[in-house]
Amino acid sequence: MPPKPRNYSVMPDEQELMQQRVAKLDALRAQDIDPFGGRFPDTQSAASLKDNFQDGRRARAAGRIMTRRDMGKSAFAHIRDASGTIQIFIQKDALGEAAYARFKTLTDLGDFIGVDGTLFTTKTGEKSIRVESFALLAKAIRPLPDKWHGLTDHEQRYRQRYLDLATNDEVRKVFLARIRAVREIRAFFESRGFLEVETPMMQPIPGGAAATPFVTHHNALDIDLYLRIAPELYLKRLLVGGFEKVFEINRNFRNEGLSRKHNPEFTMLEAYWAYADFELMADLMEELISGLATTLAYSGPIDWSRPWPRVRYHDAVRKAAGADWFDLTPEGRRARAAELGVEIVSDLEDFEVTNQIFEKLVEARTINPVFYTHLPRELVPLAKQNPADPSLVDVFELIANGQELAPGYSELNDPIAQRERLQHQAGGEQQRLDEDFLAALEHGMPPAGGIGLGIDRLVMTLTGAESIRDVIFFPLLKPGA
RNA sequence: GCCCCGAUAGCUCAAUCGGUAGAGCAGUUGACUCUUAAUCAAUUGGUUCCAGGUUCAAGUCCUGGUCGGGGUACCA
Repeated sequence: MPPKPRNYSVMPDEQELMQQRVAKLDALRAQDIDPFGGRFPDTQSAASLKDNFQDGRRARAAGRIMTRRDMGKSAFAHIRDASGTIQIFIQKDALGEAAYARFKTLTDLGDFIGVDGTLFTTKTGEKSIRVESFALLAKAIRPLPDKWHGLTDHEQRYRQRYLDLATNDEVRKVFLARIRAVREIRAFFESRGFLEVETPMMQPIPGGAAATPFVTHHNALDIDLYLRIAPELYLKRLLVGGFEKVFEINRNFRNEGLSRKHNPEFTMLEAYWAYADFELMADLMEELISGLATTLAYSGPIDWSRPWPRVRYHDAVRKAAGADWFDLTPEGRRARAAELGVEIVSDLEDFEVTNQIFEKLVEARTINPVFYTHLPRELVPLAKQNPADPSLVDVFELIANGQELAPGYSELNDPIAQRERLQHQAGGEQQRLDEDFLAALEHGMPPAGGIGLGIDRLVMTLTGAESIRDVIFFPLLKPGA
């Protein structure tokens, strides 16, 4: 449900709960206390106070009041900071009449406070802070969601992620896992001599993938620009320029439908390694991702242990659709696909029929990681053809959890072949060729291996998230009414 | 885009065959100096997503819409 109108000053009786809290602001100010606080430095985190607990030690902490249990002349509460929660114990005798009354009547669940006191252990054994003084750091004039159930409504969780994060611990853990994964990926590539680079997000010609781009306009130059659908063609220009190992972790934008697996902006890792090839890149991916599974303490149905099988695309398709699949006529393949329950729309080309088999019967059923290699060249116009069989390209698709995690190529560096392949792909679609990219290749690009890794889907797979919206802080939603 | 499903108090959820919209938490008031989903007593809080329609009567049935979820399509 969309949030209620925010203009509570115009509708004073609309939000009784807010009015009550706003009244407390006035009461605090009447006591010369700023309800929105100021600096409160040199605090210790809740986790470190508990980890380095010592009875009677000084403690200074700040956080949001999450629960409270008020009694006559004392109260317990839990405050939460980024590290976790710690219990505080408030007593009238320790604080004095005025401060105790202030805590009891003018603070609410959701308020940020800072406390000073000493550590002690309660009768039930909980490490806590006996508060001697407290400061109000920020009053919350809206209530937090249910303290026990948190926020469950999907729409509100995505629209007001701050509430989701503030009340749902597992959600915070998923995002911390994401942050850690990205940090580990950076460290992985940097430790191997790769340089992190940034290339244009706004491109005059969107290339490197076949997806509908978002269009924007630059006023001073009076030209349309496209939000990038991939960084590939710019990263390859850097290989031409003499960089040998580069990577970029950044956003791509594709103007497509939304789904459990698609957000219009998503985070992509691409890496290029001069003088390597797709098989070396596959080794690299195995090492990177199995390492991440360990680092993030993956516990789920996927077995990430190495080595990961490398299976030729044609072999996988034969296994799924019959050993004679490639001996059939195109019509025979369509008939076989129908028998296998794979729906084929009429305007598909023959290689696309085969690829439907691959996607529905191979990819969707691959749970543990597998590299499917040597795809038909029509599927991958930016990869090098296989020397022994030019109808194939030297590439892999890394599949796990029933979906594509990462493609890897031996990059096509023959400028004449590249031009032909792009022209053929452009076909009737009047897709513009990126002539500057082709000119760059014509100046010479070293042979290279490249990979792309969708960070969002990787994090989904490693954390068990069922929707891409659960690993993106602010996924795209239609603006509310 | 298409198909199916959903929306009730700040939050989490009920509401029988179409018959007075209710509970827990939060809030408010009171009691309580070791509680931890604190407890006890009392209590406030509703445009049942929106607009129509059927009916003596609609949260409930019908039509249209909004937003969301799932599926599907687009996504080399």
